[in-house]
Amino acid sequence: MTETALSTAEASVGRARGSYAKTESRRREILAAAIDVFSTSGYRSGSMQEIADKIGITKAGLLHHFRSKEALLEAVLTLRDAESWATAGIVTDNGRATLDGIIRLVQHNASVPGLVALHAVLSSESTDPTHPAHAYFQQRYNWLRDVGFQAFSDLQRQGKLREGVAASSAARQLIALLDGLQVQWLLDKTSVDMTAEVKTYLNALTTERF
Amino acid sequence: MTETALSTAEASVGRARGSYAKTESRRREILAAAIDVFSTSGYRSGSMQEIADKIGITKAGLLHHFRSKEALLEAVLTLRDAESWATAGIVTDNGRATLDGIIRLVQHNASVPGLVALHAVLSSESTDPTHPAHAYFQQRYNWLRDVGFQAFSDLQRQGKLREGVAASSAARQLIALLDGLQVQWLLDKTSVDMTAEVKTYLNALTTERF
DNA sequence: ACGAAAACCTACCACACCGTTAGTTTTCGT
DNA sequence: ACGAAAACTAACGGTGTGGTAGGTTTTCGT
Repeated sequence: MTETALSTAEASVGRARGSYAKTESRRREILAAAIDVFSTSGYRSGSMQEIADKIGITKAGLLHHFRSKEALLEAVLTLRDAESWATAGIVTDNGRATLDGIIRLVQHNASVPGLVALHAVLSSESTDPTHPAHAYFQQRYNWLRDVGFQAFSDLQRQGKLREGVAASSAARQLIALLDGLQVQWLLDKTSVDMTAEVKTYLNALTTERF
Repeated sequence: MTETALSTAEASVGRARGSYAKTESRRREILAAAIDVFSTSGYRSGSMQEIADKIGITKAGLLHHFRSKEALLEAVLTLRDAESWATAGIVTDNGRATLDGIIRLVQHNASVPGLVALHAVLSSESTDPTHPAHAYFQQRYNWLRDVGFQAFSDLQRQGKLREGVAASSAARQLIALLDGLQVQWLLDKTSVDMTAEVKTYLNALTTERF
């Protein structure tokens, strides 16, 4: 039996057990190519072949690093999440800081249309319950609404929310606004200044100045 | 493979010259199935075979009614447009009426998740410049922004827009809000009341009561 | 009731898809 | 410098794709 009978939790997300020096950089290369392809063609229409071609390896070579297309998608989503939270710097106990972080994220997004397209395409594609990322995006939006709610609640506690504005509603609307602006922006970069629009919105329903 | 722009529809959307009694109903049947498939799988991943199966005919039989997948997409988009404007009842010379029409449309949309999904999936999919519906959606959003702008401008002329609110900005934001709410709603129908959210937004930046 | 056109169907084409198998080359700890 | 594992490649299997070719059935004006 070639089994090592080692059922440790090491199986987490396709990470190989032992690897060489260039392994990490290759994986990053693959992820970058995958983001490129998934963001223009979506997950379902994007092909492993195209991703492999983009970095000059074989489809089989690609599948050596990621066991399946689905595993690759998972890695892409995880990576993007980590990067987003890093540039946003979410702080749950300070509403103003959280909203500033979101503005910073929007501003940053304007320089990486590929990542924006990735989110726009995947989030709507995952609307289908059979999509591999369906549960992921459900969770994500739940979490996002909660973060927004806490941020606006914090402002409300300080009397900085205008009258008649509910924190939960503001959270849902802000997230919707972000997503919707992205589509218009992706279709025509000159049609919308995402950052300006978000600031205008926040200025309209708080007494703060963003 | 090579995805070109939608043809400029010379022969009024693939309509056959002579036809029998059941032809029209068959075409409607096909369009309904196509909407069903495109809205859950998108245009690129949705297949002619699945559409044909759904109404119990052959792929070749389907292609007899619509010369290509692209022609079918064009017909679907045209149909959906017509229906939307019908239920919204856009009137360009009355801002309040236009916004009421939009609210009516949002309310109606909540009863046809398939059509909502169709728009959400296709609009973000068409973000890719090589997508057959790319130009269509670019035009559509331009037109939409203009309709919104005129509506808010009309209100502004009557002093019904709150101070500091620009008509053009309000238009962009309202459209973004509509699109964004749809994604959240499609992922979890209980997470968002689209109509209520739109009304809240409109109440916040006008002195009208929606 | 005839016949032309519409409405289908079966069979096929050339290609693309994801993933596997079995082998070869490269890395690198020992 | 040996050898085991990682990092690949070439080839292929099985399925699905949009679209075509050519035949058969159904419709329906005349």
